[in-house]
Amino acid sequence: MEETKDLIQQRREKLDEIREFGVEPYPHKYEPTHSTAAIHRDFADIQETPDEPQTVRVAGRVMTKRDHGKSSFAHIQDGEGRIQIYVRRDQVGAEPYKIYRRFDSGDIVGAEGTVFRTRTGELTVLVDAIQLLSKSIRPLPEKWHGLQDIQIRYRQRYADLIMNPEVKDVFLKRTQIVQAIRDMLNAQNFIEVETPVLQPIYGGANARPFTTYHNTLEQSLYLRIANELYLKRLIVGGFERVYEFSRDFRNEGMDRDHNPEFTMLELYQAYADYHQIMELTETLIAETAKIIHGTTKIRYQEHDLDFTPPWRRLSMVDSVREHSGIDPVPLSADDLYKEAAEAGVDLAGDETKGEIIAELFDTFVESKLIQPTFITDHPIEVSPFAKKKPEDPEFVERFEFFICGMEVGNAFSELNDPIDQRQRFLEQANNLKAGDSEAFMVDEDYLRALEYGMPPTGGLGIGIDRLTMLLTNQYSIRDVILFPQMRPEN
RNA sequence: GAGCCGUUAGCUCAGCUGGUAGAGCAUCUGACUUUUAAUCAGGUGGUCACAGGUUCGAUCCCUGUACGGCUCACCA
Repeated sequence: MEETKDLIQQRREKLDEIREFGVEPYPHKYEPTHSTAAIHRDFADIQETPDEPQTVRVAGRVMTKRDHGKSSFAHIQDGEGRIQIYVRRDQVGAEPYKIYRRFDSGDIVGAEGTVFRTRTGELTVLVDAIQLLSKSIRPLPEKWHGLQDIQIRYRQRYADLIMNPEVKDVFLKRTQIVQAIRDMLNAQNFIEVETPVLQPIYGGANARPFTTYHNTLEQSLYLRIANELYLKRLIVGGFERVYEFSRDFRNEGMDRDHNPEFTMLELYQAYADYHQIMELTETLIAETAKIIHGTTKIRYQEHDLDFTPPWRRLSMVDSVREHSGIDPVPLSADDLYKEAAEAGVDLAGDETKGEIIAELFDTFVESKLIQPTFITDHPIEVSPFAKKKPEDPEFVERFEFFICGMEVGNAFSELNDPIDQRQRFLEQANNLKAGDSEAFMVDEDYLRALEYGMPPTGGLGIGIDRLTMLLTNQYSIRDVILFPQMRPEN
């Protein structure tokens, strides 16, 4: 950057001076014997200066440096924490000390020495030899306030991670969350699979896709908006329990809980219905909360959440009745339209009864669902891959679950009747033709798979980013995605 | 896409009805061999996001643009 030229220039000059001492500022390797955490662990009990000092080698980034003439203290930071080092001229030698004086905060160094405790009780490495492992020529943000500017934190996540340990912790927890879920599913004989990101026909959700083009095939391809239809093909093929952590892409707006690319766990279990999937869902998430927090009761922003199963189950119609005062069941589509419009729901006028119910839910219910809640039995019109309820074909065996007003997951008893599925596809295709940019096309190959026969199957999708937000108390999805989507800087 | 707010030194931030800028940290010089926001003394560092306008004069008022944040819309 132009503005930092002076400081960068100064550091480049130091780089040249270090080279003039015959030292390579970017060597190829170093072999630490201890991480900073290992030193704190292994030497926790030592007093002042031990009788039989043990030599350690530790490597990391210089974060602070306090020069005192002929000696100097510094803290170095590695992947696990920090350790103080104490560099004395009479210990390392006059010339190495001169070189060390050219080190800056931000430099990566390797230090060899013995561990002792300072007068003030801090565990410290008394350095016998210190080596530059990588010269930093761009200054770090200020040591006390760290890096605050949210724009720089997202654009330069590397700087954010160096300066803000709590950010690193969020992303470590994200990995732990994914690993916890993976372990639990594997333990239940689920098989992790990989399915296409580039799809000739997108489907499995209602969303606008990103479109790309394959030159050799001379064909448009879409980045997946979901992997649902591929995983169900695998159920047809005889994999009876499959899952995938799927990076999905939706060409839509961005806000605190939407990023154009996001991670969804989808899983499918043959012979299960949505009731079993509900139990699996609440167990998976409660157990994950326990692994991360040791409890199923956690705080998110201003809410105390309780993930302890069983979660509340409420049909969509009941939830609408409860929160809007409108009971859709006895009403005709026309009457429901009038009531909904009167209540302030924004409607175009051509909605079906089921679509109006879904609108009522969005308007009156969704934001009020704070504690984990299963909303079940959606209208068929908004659920093209779910099985009808045997006792009421206007509704389907489906649930979504909501936490803090956010939809976190979606599941159904999967539609496996190929004739019915074809009909639902045709309705979507008509919607697409009628201008609904989020409807999708008929997937003939998927229908062919269903025609071979798919066992009764329960399926589930969980928004991993949103789940991570909840379990790490982050307000924005950008705070749980390492590199959130941003406009170009210039 | 709309509304509101923000953008000042490398970083964190001040800046009064409009008189062309400050602090702390970082950095540089000097002193200092148990400091830890090291300390002490002295320096360097700015197209006040960008482009126009009003004004004798603009970081400040107005308009536009860029980027960001929040809210809403969109997104089952």
